[in-house]
Amino acid sequence: MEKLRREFYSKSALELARAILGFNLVHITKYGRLVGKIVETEAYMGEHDKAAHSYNNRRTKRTEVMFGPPGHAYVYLIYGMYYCLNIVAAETNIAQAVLIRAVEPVEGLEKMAELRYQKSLLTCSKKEILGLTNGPGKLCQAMNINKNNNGQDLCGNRLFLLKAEAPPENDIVTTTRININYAEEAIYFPYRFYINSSPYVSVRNKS
DNA sequence: ATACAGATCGGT
DNA sequence: CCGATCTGTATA
Repeated sequence: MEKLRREFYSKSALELARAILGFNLVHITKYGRLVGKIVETEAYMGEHDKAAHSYNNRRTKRTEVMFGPPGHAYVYLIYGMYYCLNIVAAETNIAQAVLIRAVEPVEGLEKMAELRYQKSLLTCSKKEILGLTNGPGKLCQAMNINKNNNGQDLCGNRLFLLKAEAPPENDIVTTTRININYAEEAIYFPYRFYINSSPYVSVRNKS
């Protein structure tokens, strides 16, 4: 499947979050080619979204990349320990992004196990294998994504998305976002999407 | 210069 | 539920 062009990223974060479910995230690293299938995303809509770092068009050194052209990586450190990967959406001066919350490991599992647990995949339990990439901080650790990737152009050849077949409509769950309890009315916005049949979804809705 | 909260994770 | 751990951001 082909690499996404910048034009594909030039849509609202809400549309983009939904559109990239099932696509492959590829990172070419010194450890080799690491690939994960995107199974969970959240849209952050910028100016009018209290959950977004770019709420009210707050423009700082950190949020700057979101004000730039779409198809770039916004990577930030959270809780002093973990990185989160976002895909910049929309257009220049519209600060929207899509948080990648979970992927299914596709290629480079051995390297991912080393990066996550400093041990061989062969010695990993089933639970540990599921824990490889089922969260935004975990997938960044497994795929060696960190502050060095901040601002990286996804139309380059190191970090990019590959198109794939979209999951069936009835396998996609639309729900509210995780851990944004400070965001007042935005808490209830249905901006989170996941592939229900994937075992790598980070947090599942009740029944 | 200082204070403080956070788009997480793992262990209890 | 709690603590780890530290940067970004706001306030002064």
